Amino acid sequence: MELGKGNRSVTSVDVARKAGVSQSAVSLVFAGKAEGRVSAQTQREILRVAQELGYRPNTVARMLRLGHTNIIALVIPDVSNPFFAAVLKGAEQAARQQNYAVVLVNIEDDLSWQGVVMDALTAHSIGGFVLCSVRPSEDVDLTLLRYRAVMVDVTHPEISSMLLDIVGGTRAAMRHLLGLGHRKIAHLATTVDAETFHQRRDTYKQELLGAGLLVRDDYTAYAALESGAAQRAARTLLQVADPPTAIFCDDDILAIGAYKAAQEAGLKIPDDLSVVGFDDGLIAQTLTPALTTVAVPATALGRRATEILLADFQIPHEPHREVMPLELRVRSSTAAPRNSTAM
Amino acid sequence: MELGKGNRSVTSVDVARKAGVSQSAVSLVFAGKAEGRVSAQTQREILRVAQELGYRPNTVARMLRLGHTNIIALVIPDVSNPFFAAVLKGAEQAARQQNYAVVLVNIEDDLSWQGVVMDALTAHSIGGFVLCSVRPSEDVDLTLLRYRAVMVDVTHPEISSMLLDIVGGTRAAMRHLLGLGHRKIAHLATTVDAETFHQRRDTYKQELLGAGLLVRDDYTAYAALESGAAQRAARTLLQVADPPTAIFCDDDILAIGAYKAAQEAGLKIPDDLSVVGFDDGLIAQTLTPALTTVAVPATALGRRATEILLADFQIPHEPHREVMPLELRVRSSTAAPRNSTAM
DNA sequence: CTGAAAGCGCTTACAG
DNA sequence: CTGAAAGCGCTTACAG
Repeated sequence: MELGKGNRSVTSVDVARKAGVSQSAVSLVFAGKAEGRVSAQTQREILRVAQELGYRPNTVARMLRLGHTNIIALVIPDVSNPFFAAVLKGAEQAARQQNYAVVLVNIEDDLSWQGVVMDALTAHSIGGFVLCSVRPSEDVDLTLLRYRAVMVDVTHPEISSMLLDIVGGTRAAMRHLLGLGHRKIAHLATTVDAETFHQRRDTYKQELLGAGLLVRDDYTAYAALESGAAQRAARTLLQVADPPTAIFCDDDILAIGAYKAAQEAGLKIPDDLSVVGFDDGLIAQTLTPALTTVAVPATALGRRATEILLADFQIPHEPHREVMPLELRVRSSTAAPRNSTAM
Repeated sequence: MELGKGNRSVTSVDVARKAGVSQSAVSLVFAGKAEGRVSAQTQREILRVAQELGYRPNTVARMLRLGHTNIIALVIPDVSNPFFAAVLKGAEQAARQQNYAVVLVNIEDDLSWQGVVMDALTAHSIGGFVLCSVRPSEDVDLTLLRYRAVMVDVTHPEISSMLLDIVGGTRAAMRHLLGLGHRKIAHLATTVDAETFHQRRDTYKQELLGAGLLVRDDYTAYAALESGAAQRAARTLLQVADPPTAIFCDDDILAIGAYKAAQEAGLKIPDDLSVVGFDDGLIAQTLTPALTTVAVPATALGRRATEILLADFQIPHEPHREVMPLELRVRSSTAAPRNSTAM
């Protein structure tokens, strides 16, 4: 069919023939390595003919010859989670700036992402990986990923990582509540088993103890990262005999549940109950009153992780580690407790 | 350095040599075209050796030989918009099922996305495109994209498209409000200039006229897709002399603004004011009371668009058009108007 | 059933 | 400054 012919693309050979030069000259010009190798005159002529013919170097041929691709993969648990979407956005920005493309690998519940990653690596289709919040099984050897991967929010002895200062963020949140005078602070935690949440939990306890308070079992409730479950969990917190005056939530999504449970119980936020979240995505400003929360700069995180990855390509060295600070954004969901008498 | 050597990957030649067969035999086996060409015995041996050596076909070499890649690009205005993130998720699901990867092309304000797309196409790095809510400039010739692209939410004479039944969705929303007895229905519209929003606007007007009502200028306010702007716009709607009893919002994000403006004005939703949104993402269930909204199945949309694209690759034909129906999800933000007297 | 060979479109030593 | 040539690792006619 004529489509096939019409589509047949113009190659460096076509340009060379028409310009009356060698194919190497064309290649040199487009690789930007022509200086001192091809006369200015010839370069101009090559460019002119290329333009006329609509020539564009075939990137696939280039990749084969060079032995590496300009594609990195972002491996994430779920794009439809706004946090990961924001990370992806940052990754794409950084990648594009250096002429790399980002492919998405959405892992969802598939815990054997290592297989997918290794396949992509050994099939030479992917130059590097940003592994976001996915933890490798202990028994998988990831040394092949040295200089080819950056882990986000997870550490690994052999691989560079971009971490969040979860401890600092949690501490800021807890000290804000303690500073307001709260002494009965509950923890609405998630059931998700990840380092980042363990750190929140540990810091929550530490800060309570540091303030001379006890860690009460009935001041902790667990829920999946989903507002319905969070609401049910928050309800149990508000129903204990001596209810908390503040709730620290592992994630803004859980804060939604806290708001709904408070409303059910006839409690006003922040007068009767203070709520602090974690994330600061769209949710935090959607909630009324606006949520006080620990902001996680997801886009910056994705951007920086990608920059580290691309830098690791250049000069292999020791795994790079960087920690991104987190800030507490104080809004309208926190205030001093109404009756500090119950202390 | 030893890394370079250690990394040198095993090729079909290595497998062939070790198995004592020709390179073509190895290639045939891995291309799944060995039946009747290579004896079962030899096939087993090849597979065994390949396994032992850790051989994986080099996809880049394969792409060069075959003349096409297994990569499609999703071109979207902004991944951090949850709607587009959901589309991306669906696209990735469909693509992966057929062994394609999806790269993200985040266009943001860059209106000249056609350049990026054409570059990627002519550079042979991308096999096809899902163009989501991006409208081509009139003067750009996209015939090269025939059979290589599917447009989502936009039509084009030469290119397949996956559309949403915006008219049906808007109609359902308006009839719901009219059915509840509302006669003073405002439109909180977005300033975003896209087909999809024009359709909402036109249908809004049509439904009012169809119900024997007038389209009032002061019942329309425009805002960017951002809750702060929406709040200011909604405020003006609630401050007109004879205020509306219901607001139809172009998007759930605008509904956030409507909720905030209602709260400011001391109006209870749905008793004093009914609000309908459009999208049904996370926001709709975050808002209190839960938002009645037109659900847009974004993930299904991305999945289906990608399926159409991959099918178009197989058998070039007339542009394919498909329309996805939209459903109204009735929740708690709509009720009969309190005083139907003001009619 | 099996193998030798051409060729996809580049990049890059190498020889002039 | 310029060109002929090898080779990246595949796929696929083609000859045996």
